[in-house]
Amino acid sequence: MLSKKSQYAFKALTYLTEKYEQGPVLISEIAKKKKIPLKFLENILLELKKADILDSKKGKGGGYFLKQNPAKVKMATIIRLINGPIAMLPCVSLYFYERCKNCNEKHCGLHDMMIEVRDATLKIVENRTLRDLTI
Amino acid sequence: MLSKKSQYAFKALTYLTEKYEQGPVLISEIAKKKKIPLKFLENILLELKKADILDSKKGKGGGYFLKQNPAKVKMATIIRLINGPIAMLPCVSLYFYERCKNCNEKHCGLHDMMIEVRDATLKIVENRTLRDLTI
DNA sequence: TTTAAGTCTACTAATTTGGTAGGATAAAGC
DNA sequence: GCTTTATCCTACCAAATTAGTAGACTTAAA
Repeated sequence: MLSKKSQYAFKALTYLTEKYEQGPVLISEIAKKKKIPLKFLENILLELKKADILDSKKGKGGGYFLKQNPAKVKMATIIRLINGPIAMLPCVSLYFYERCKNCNEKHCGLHDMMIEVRDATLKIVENRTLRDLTI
Repeated sequence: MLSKKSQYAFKALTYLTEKYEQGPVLISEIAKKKKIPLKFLENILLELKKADILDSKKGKGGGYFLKQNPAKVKMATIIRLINGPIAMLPCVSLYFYERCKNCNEKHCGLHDMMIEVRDATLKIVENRTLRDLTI
């Protein structure tokens, strides 16, 4: 399951996608419109900024805005950033790989199945973008 | 990600699938062979028994064994039982559905996408069984 | 009746998640 | 250059979940 943080992130990003190229948007505006705890949202947006998804402007007239065209930002990128691995097992994760501990088998059926699941999921989330959230 | 508990469950079930129709298997044997903490495994097996996946026999010569043919036990069933929802959002879950809180939108792009992901995953885990783990 | 097993309830420790506090920093506008 | 408005940053806290343990109880076989 996606964490609440991830759900908040997607709500905020959806809002910012709708306002793309309309200048900075206040955190407080996003928090209010999307019903997200303000200080929690601060953290989330900052994290998205550090990952180059968002950019911001301080002081009067400031706020957050998308750094890139929302049609270029893959869903997979956001999920990995805020939620973590997409795969169901560390040993089949592309970005968070960890080798199987204690798995002395030469061949593992679960592994194979989870690769299938991973690829089926990636086929979707690697080919959808923030823009798709607003259509 | 699947919890460690789920991974232990699958390891144990794989072992019991290999020993299907060969009589009861000791918890301690499974724990040792699959390197699972004994007392933790006890809880897991008991849970699987209560869900009618396993059956057991007490006393000397006792142990656990599959109640049904492993080719009849869907992966999806085990995942839901031990790990929880397969969907990425409560509002798109078939077995753990909860309606979207604070989602005042008439239409939600994230929702649609997560239904796609869910269905892609289900297509796999509803059509694979414990037997597939040993092939 | 002893021994070998699973059953059950309850607890504890560690980790993750969700959220908050409050000061530091930077930019705009007078 | 002060004041205001906003983000930035570090640290903290509470609740929930996950992982694992303890120990007494029950049942069945020999």
